[in-house]
Amino acid sequence: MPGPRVRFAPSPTGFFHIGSARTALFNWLYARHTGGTFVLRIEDTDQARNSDEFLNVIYDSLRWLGLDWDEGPHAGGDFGPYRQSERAGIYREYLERLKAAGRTYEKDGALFFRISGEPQVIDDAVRGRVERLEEKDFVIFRSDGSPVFHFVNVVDDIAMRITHVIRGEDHLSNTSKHVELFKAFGEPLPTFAHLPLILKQSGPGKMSKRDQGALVEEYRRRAYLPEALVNFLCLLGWSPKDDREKMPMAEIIRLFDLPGINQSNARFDDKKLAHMNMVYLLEQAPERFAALARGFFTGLGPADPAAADALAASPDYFLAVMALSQPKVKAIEELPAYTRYFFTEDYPVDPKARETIFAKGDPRTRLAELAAAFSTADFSSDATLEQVLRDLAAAKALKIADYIHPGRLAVSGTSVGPSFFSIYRLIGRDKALRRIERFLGAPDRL
RNA sequence: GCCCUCAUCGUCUAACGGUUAGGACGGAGCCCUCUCAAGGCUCAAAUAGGGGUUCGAUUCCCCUUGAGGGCGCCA
Repeated sequence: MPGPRVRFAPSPTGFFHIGSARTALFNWLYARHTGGTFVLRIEDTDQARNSDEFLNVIYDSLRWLGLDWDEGPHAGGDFGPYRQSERAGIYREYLERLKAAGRTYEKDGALFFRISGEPQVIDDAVRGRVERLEEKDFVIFRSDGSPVFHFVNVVDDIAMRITHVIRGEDHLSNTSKHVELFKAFGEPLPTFAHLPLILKQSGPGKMSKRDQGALVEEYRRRAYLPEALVNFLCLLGWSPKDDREKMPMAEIIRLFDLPGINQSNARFDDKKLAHMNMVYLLEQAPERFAALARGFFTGLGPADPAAADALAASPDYFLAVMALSQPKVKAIEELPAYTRYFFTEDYPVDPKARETIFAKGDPRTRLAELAAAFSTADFSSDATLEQVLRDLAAAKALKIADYIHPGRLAVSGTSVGPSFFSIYRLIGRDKALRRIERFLGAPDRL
């Protein structure tokens, strides 16, 4: 495949970090924009800190985000193997080239690279000309014989014909080491593009894996939409240069380019992410919304009667409840609490809501009237229920709101929720009347 | 400490050297309305400071300050 070759080179030493995801994303975007090749390479030279579990987290997270790789583990390619732990022979070959050039020496059992002493200059695609003098020789093979990051990173970029190195700014200062190595090998420099860092939400420093919201896994667990997370991540360090924020991926791919990347670090903002996610959630087909929600109910475990009943409910009923809630909630994770009363009689009554209702006058007479009117009403549609209530309110010279507010409290225990009529329709006549009766019998206890 | 990078509302960002410095999140208020969301309207909110260059600087240059990163036999 012609065109640029970029790579994402994670180290499986922890969970998948949001900053890593953004680096992977920008590499992927550049490959897709240019018709180039996106290579996944696993940098697992530090045996002590690696595990297959972490490896699978990387694969799963990339797939979940939709960042498919053209070459790498599972995908194959002409420049494998793609795990550095399997490339020892290649590193030995390249080491010989350095030895032959007289650029190495041994000290304390480790192999050192002899620097040139000259300042190294790169023409960074986002930062422009950057010059830095590497001042000390550095280790390229440990005393146990294993190669070090700087060495394998450069060797693999050469061997895999990487044309553009797109990575975080935390590598900018290391680049002088890398340029030294490229030159020592007699190889041309790739184009470097150093991305601004993602800073932690509050407090000093860049986002680290211990920070709240730093792991991609967390958003998957919380049933965020991957396309929302990806869209949000695109906007951390890049923009279309106009007012658009929510954009289809195809459009982002079309517009994305290296010169459009910002130079300054970006602070992570979970509120804005949550908003982006909500905007995406709102436009999902009810079936997909319900499917996401269903997984979240499962996650609650069987100990919760509401969750158990939700799972036991007919698919149609569950879908209907979720469809009603979709325009109302900001996140999937709110759903179990938000819809609890649809699935169990064991739901809490908000004391503040009850207080507000009673402060406006004892609602018991109205509730009794509502129950009487609804005892013969047609529960098959919102409209028929609404007509019955309007007739009742007109007959009593009251507003429908005078019935709706206590009526909602009686069957749901809360003052917030979907349309009153939809709630009654879905709960059904029998349960609704029973709940009103129960409320009338013990309004203080409930 | 040395080196590298960066600097527009609280946050993410837009603005050929000439704009009432725009949008979004968040905040406040109003409207809509059966509540809550969503939506609509409105408000508060920024060019870090100081020097230059220029008729004119958010924009170009320098200094200061601030922020971030790197200086591992981690990646």
